[in-house]
Amino acid sequence: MAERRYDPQEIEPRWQAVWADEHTWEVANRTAEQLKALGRGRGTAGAPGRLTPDTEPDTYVLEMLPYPSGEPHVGHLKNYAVGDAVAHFRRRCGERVMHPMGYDAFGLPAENNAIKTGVQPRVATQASIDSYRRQFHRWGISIDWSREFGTHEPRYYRWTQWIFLRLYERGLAYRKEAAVKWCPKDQTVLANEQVDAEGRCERCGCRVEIRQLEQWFFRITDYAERLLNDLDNIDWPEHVKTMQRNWIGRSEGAEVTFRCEELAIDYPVFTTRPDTLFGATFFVMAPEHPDVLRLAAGTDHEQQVHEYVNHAITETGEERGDLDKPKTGVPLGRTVVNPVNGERIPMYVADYVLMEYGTGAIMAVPAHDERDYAFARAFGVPIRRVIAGENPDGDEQGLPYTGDGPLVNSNPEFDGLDNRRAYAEIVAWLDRQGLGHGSISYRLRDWLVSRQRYWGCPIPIVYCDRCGIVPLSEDELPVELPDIDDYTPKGRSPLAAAEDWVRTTCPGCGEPARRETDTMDTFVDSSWYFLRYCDARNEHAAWDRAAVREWMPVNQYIGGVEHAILHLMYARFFTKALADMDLLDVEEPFASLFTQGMITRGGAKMSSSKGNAVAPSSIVERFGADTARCYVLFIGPPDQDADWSDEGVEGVHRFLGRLWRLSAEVAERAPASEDDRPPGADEAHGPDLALLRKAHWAIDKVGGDLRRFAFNTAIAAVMELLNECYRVRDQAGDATLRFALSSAASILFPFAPHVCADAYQLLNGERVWEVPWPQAEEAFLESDFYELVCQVNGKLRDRVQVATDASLEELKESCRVAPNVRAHVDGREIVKEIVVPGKLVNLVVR
RNA sequence: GCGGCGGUGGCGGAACGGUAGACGCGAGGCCCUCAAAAGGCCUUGUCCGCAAGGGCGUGUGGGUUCGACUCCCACCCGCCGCACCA
Repeated sequence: MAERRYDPQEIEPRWQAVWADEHTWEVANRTAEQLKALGRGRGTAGAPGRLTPDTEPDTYVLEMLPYPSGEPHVGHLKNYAVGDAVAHFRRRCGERVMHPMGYDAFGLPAENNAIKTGVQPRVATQASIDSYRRQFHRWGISIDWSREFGTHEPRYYRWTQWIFLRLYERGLAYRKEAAVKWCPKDQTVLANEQVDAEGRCERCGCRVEIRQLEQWFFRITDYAERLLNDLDNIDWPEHVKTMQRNWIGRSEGAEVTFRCEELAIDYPVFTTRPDTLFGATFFVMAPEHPDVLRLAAGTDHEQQVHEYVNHAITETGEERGDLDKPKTGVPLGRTVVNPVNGERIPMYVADYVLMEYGTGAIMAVPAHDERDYAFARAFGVPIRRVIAGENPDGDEQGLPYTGDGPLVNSNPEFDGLDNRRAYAEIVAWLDRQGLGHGSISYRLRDWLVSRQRYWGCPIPIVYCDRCGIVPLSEDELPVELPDIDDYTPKGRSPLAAAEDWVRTTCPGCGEPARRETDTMDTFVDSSWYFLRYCDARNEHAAWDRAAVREWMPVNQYIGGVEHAILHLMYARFFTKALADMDLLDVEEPFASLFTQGMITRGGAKMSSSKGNAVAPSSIVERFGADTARCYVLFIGPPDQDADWSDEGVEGVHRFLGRLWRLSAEVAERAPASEDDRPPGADEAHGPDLALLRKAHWAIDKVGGDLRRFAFNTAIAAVMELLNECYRVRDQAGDATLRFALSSAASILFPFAPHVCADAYQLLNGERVWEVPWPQAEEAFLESDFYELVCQVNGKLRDRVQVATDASLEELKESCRVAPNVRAHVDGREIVKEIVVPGKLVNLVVR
């Protein structure tokens, strides 16, 4: 027999050509008639069965679209290997799967690269996209290429602009001057989410400054409550939901008004502890509060306040956020009146109060808040206990006290009440007096979307001296991004230099006007791309509603956990806002989410600067795409981080080679024929029975593992099956071997499509992707005998063969007489016998 | 500080409260070969023992249970997110 060699470099391109030529993975949207005939907008997942295109449920499997930069890395390989396994499995379970691909093509790296090298962002981006597309083909990912687009193409971004205008109409896009975070190196404004805890730009790592600028915002805060509540209705990992909940940061409390009588100004404050209102002994404002300087004007502290504010504002978040730093602040020389008791309490400015949370001013209750306590001790402000703790005697004992207890020193009406009870009563009382009301505060800020950058989606707005801010009309879209020569940021968008482009006429009055020169945050582009895939070639609308209804929500979304907050929150916000405009029928974009872990090497994140990166292309060239894909899934649970090992890759390659070689050998020596079926469960015996059992066990196991994303154990199960094939290759019948190998190829196909398609074709002459997912036969999953585990006092002492249908008594007896059990019972009294049929018997002896 | 996740052989990792260590890597041995590569077969938690078998073993300490990697309580360590959020 001729020696056969597993040659992925021959096998893989051959099958890729078939899939490309036949457009195998493309799915069309259903026609109105088809949808009507089906009596639904979309299907629900059905039981696996024959593939019948007319009644298959529609399924949307999506991986996060890549940002095309250079070449795809191992993280992409893992992301798309996971998604493709899901897509293939669901197809063969009888679903009609849309599995599209696109590119998140606008963004700072391409622009920074342009500044450095002079290569136009458009050119560099296109080169990267071509490289990504080539690799995705080479990996054999089953993509519907008919729906491909890049977010930088006018045919896409005209609809991004269209959505901007819809948001503007609804008051969800607005312009305001705000203290914004500004990156001095990238020369651009950043969203809160793009600044890390140390106050550094997430892109270039340099210190962020504060600037006052007019900027565009999206009113995501209007959706805070729904973004929070609807997390309960989606199948997402708990840690991602937790991150979103933390980011939204909902706090329940009350807004209470303190009045500064000297200047006759009311200051509302937000507090989560209205029950401690009677313990408020001072009042603090954030250094950024617009009234601080005005309040201090004319007092003895004016100079001091000026200096303090100037210093505080230039401090970075890192310096200011340091918890160990002693509290600082300056008196304002003014007082406010505590509305519950009429007391005048002093005002301070201090940097531990943040302008961006609540109202930028707080009532301070040192007895029951650690920060207020620290400040009061540092500044000698009185501390008044208003909730009795465990040791109610000593006033100064156990302060600050943040626990529960009865109110004291408050007001006869409330003293003695449990503080939780008092909370509600005080809020009700404030409400009646018109001094406050129950209130909810969120940490979430509105989304700042303006960027003083070139390589982004232009904002479809013009400024007219007469009409002010004028939105363009739909038929003026797209506002195309002009070509320019100089991308260097100069504190304004590089677009401002394209004078011919900037100068336009006002759509309202026809007078000369100027275009908005900022572009949109690239997160805007990726907040709706999943909708566009549903109807990617529509030239008349962003999408046809029926098409979106057919596919949305995405059944399975897959991507990196690094997008847990930003992208995944923005996409949810867009979906809700568009649903509110009656443009969509879903309120959540991603019904189910899977977040894959990172692949590291030597324990560290792969990066070219560390020199530990593995290029997927080098693995594909050496071992083939099937090996590369299988390996990243075999390495460990896909939601956890995993460390790359070159030896591990070779192991997987050996496994695929073994599968292919034995398949080729069996196919050659025993060509498939109609009447050559493997024996049934009642006729099989010996090695045939063992192998058939193993095959059906693997079929059952891999299906279950795929459903729960346990790809590593699924691949291990096929390895076990293949090991059994080799073990009995000379004893088992050809039909049995062919069945076992076909089954292996069939269930491994979602992970290693090329080699499995090839092996399956050799063995059966059929295309495995056109064959339904196999079903395990119950009769082979059961057996007449099994190995009973015999324990004495919970310790394994022996194993004996028993009949599957043995009675409990028979099982106990089998255990009692097992030689090594007898040795351990050894005359002692058996006080209890635990029987777990199918598993074990445990004898408890004394 | 708050929240989440994790801690199992030399390594990556398996294990509905029921045989701990599947599968793979690495290591050792054998076969094939003139030889090597490739491939095939076997062994491999640890200690004692020629063996049969036994002791010990899932971060630590308790608990529940006939039986705990798994459940409960209290800790230790590591990673991730948020963090002076009133």
